[in-house]
Amino acid sequence: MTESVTIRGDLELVARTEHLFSSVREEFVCAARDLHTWNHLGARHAAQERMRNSGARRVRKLYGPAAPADQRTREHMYELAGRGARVRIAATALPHETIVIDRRFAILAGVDAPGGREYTVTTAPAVVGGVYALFEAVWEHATDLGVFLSDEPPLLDTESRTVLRALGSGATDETAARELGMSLRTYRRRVAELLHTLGADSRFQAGVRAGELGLHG
Amino acid sequence: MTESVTIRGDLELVARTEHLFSSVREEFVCAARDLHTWNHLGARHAAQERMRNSGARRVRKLYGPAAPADQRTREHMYELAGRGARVRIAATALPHETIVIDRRFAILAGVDAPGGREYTVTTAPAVVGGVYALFEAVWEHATDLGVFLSDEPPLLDTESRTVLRALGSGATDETAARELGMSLRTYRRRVAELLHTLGADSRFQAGVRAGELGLHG
DNA sequence: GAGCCCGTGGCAGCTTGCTGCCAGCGGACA
DNA sequence: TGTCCGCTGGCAGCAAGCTGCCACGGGCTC
Repeated sequence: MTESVTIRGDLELVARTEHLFSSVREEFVCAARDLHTWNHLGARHAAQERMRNSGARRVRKLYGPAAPADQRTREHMYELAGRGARVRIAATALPHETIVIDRRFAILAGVDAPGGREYTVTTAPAVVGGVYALFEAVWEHATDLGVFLSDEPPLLDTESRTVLRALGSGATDETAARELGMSLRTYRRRVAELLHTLGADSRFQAGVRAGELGLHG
Repeated sequence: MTESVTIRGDLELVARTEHLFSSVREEFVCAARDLHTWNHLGARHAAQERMRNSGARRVRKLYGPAAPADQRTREHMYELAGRGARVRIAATALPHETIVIDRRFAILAGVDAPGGREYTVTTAPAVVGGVYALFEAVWEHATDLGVFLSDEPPLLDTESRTVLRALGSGATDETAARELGMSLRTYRRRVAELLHTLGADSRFQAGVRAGELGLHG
């Protein structure tokens, strides 16, 4: 019996995992970077359809900090939430799509590559369990969608809070900019604006102010 | 080429992963429940020995919330920290041991079982990357060992708090150093130490942490 | 006194952060 | 269509921050 399979390309993935999505019984958890992954070919919609038909009782979806900045992704999150899924935003980027179904198998996505993205599907209990436990730990500290979006809106818009999060994560500007999908220049521009709004003269000071205002994203 | 191998029992694990531990080049990250795992047969000591000899530059070890309660584990954590490893305590339990070496391969432990614990060793990039990203996210929100243990009492000495004040005032290093009557070099040294104690990766983050801890000087 | 330890501070080289300037792009408007 | 406007992102140059290295000096033991 093979415990682990590696798949290259989205087409192949859809073909090979179709039955997995419709087999969801109890729980479906998913960590996603953004919407773009496997949005190609309506794969996502097909998956959704199957999810809806299946008896998945608990659906949890975790996004990276960049996700709420994107309009389409935000809409998608609302839609999910409306269907009873629990949606949260993590402070740290999640560049690798990760799905765990019923704690029985896991689907992990690699990075984009010329020959098509690489996916690994596994049923190895140690891997599934380990990934699940880590997911749980991240989930625990992630912010609920509702809280994230409605929290302290007056002062800062969504994007600013996203930047704030990135800053709080301790990433360098370069990393943060990449994670948020903007150029280094723009990211720094955002940071500068933020410092100005907070009336801070240094990043450290901005950190303190942000903390005082309870703005952790 | 096999990307993934499942191993049953600690003896087998030690035999099969020996070469992996000694091959660490850049980074070694590990999420552990407690000390007891593979403590049997001195496996851990052997691994440590190899780690020490290898050129691992960055070692990070993440424990579950239960770990610091145990005397022996605590001692072990100190020892690790003393050797330059970064140790943090997560808020959520991590029942599955997880190791990622150089972002090249991952070792994941399953649950205890009569026939011996089951381990999976994999080099599949998607799995390694996904696990690493999750680890990173958990790490981000975990508490530094030093902070965790010394929490309330005089966390920072007078000088550190003075530095903190200077930082919070928004002054540049040069100004701050002059005001505090110390050289620029020393001031920066103090700042670096401070960041380390706070477990912060950037000044901004340190600001947030400082605020959280109510340390405004 | 000699030798040792430890904290300091200068220096140098590098990384990171900051910002003005300008080109490009897309939407709004006449 | 052309023009204007606002936002973006590349570039370049500078400022600030970071850290390894080493030399100096004070306090310590032997």
